[in-house]
Formats: sequence, C-alpha cells, structure tokens
Amino acid sequence: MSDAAAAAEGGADCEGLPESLGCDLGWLLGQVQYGYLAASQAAVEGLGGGLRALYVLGAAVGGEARNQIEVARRFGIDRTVMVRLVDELERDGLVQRQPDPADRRARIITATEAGERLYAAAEQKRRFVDQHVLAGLPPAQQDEFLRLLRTVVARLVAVDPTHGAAACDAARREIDAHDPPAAPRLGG
Amino acid sequence: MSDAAAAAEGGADCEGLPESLGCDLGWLLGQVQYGYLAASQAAVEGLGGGLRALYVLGAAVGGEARNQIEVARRFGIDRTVMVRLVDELERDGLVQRQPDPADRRARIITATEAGERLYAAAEQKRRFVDQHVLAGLPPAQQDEFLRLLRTVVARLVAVDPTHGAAACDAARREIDAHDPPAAPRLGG
DNA sequence: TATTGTTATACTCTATAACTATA
DNA sequence: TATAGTTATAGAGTATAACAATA
Repeated sequence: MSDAAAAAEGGADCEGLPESLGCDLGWLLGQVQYGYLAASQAAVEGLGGGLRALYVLGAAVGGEARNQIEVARRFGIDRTVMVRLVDELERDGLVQRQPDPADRRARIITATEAGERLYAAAEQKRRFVDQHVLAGLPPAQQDEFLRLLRTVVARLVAVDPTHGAAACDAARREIDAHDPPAAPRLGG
Repeated sequence: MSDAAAAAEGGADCEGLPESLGCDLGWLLGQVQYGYLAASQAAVEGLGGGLRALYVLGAAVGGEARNQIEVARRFGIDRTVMVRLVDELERDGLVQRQPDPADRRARIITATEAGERLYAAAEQKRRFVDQHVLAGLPPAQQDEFLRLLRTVVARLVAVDPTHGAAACDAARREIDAHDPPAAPRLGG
C-alpha cells in the first residue's frame, strides 16, 4: 500500500472532519463537489439549465458551438437533454440556432447580446464561487491544489476520455491484480 | 482577483486537458468525481445500493449505527431512501435490524458475518480505486493533495455542515460584496 | 448506411406527505 | 408535541427508442 493510500485510510490530520470520513477520498470528493454545486446556485440564478446551461452558453459565446452533438459530447451531456437545454436557452433569448450551410443537418448555436452579457456576469460570479470553495487555503496552496488537481484529472481523462466503462475496467484490473481469487460474493 | 483564481481562469499548465475546461475548477471537480464514481463500480459490484450502501454497511460494522436517522444524516441520505437502503442490505443478509431496548422507536443496525466479510473486501478494493484515481501523482504529491483536499473540505463543512442553503448564501454574499448593483438579469 | 436533431416514452432516483409507534 | 420508522405517491432528471432530414 502506498503512503497516500495509508494516509487516506489511517490517522492523518483530519481536524474538524468526521473521524471515519475525513480521510475517505470518495467522501472528500463528494463534499467538495456538493459544496461547489451548492455555491454555484448563486452564480446561475435565473439560468434554467443550471451550470450545464452555462457551459453550453459559454461554448456559444466562444464560437465553439458548431453543432449540438459536439458540444454535448464535450460536456458529457446526453444529446436528447442537449436539445431541451438549447430549447430553454433559445426561449430565454440567450442563444439562437442557425442552420449550418456546410452541413444542413447541423445547427450552429450562437449567443445573442443578452446571452453574452449574462455569460460574462455569471462567469465573474463563478470566480467568486471558486474563491469560496478554496477559501480554506492560502493563495499559494490554492495554486498548488489546482496544479495537483489538474494533473490528477489529466491522467483520468487520458485513461478514459469518455469516463465510460474504461474507468471501471481499469479499476477492476488493478483490483484483480492485487486481490487474487478470494473475492467474497454476495450470499456466499 | 487572487493568484489562484487567475490561475484557474487563465493560462496555467493544462497539458492534455481541453483548453477552455482544463482550468475550470467546477469541471475539474466534476471529472475527478465522475472518474472516482465510475471506478468505484468495480468495488461495489453485487452491492445493490452502491457506494452509499457501503457507507451504511461500514457504520453497521463499526457499531456506529444506533438508529437509521442518525446514519442517514451523517451521510446526507434522505430518511425515506435510508429505509430502502437498509431494506436491501437486510434482504441480502448483510445487516439486521434490532429494536433498541432503550428507545423502542429506533432500530439498531448490526452487520452480519457476511456483511463484515463483504465490507472488508469492498474496502480493500476501494483503496485500489483511490490509487487508480490518484495514480497521476507520485506518492509524495498524493499525500500533499489529500492534505490540501482535507483542508478545503474542513472549511466547507465548517461553513455549512449540512451543505444546504448556507453554502449558496455564503457564495451569494461574496458575489454581492464584489459585484455591486450591475448584475444583468434575464430578459433585461 | 451513418449522423444530426427531434420527439415521445420509460425508467431511475429523489423528495413530499401521510401514517404508526413510541417518547 | 416531537421523533423514528415506514409507505405511497409525485416529481425531477435521465436514458431509450423511434423518427425526419441530410450526408
């Protein structure tokens, strides 16, 4: 077992955290995620589709939304959900759908002026949400945390870009490699 | 803007990550969380309720499940969901419900022998999942990452133990403090 | 034949309300 | 009156299947 695994399991410094949870990676990740999402509500107020709508709007503002399915794949959104997301953004006057002359199946999503304004404002708010989430660390350690986080994510994305079955399989291989035949089964 | 916020927004080292996303704290957190959950499927195979069932089972094994609602609150599970979770664990022969003699409304949840075996095995698998998620970092940096993560979470939990509206309000206060009246509104 | 966008539908998960029994 | 546990029900969110238009 690595030092990190031992630390995650055992008795490191978990001040202020529930004893049996404070060193559980899954619980820690869940807490940060939950805290971030809860705080983000303040940044996406009035935006029907929540954070994901903001992602789509951002792609439109950046001129990177050449068709819906590309944007959907990028953010891990189901294509049928994407339709409703864009429907709502369009109904609220934040984006427009335009047929792509080069491929008449596709719809180019462009941001309206109102969409650009809302996006700029929401992004600014979101930076304060980031500060809120990271406020427990001094600035230098915030940078270090983000650097390590990016490295972790880069490796996860490299292993399984789609976060599909490959992530599960990779973990299963690691488990099987260390945990020979004796895996107890339900009802065994 | 803090250095960290600038780094999260701007041009730091995002090797191997989508350009406009690799420095987005929300996206990064989502990716780690998603990768962790996907990998965890291998560790909770055959456990109906997934990771949360493992949490509950762990409380039972540790003798910390004196009643259902206490366990539910601890893990942020709705009490009606908790009932079905314990139902399933009991049906699979992993835990038992026993009336508490001291408070006949409460049910003490105890792990069966099979439950203890399954828990031990699943926890061991879960440590390999942790290794899988953190594999992008050398051991020393894994420790550092976990240390920083714990600090971040400790602060979030201190601000809002229940991860309810308080997290949203705290972010909204920070936003309002920096972002005077000019918040553009939908349809404005 | 494959792909984009769309709709309708089914399914899963979660939250709400109401009830029983205890305190 | 309040709380632990339970059930039934409604709701949100998501995925599945089928379709039209285009490549």
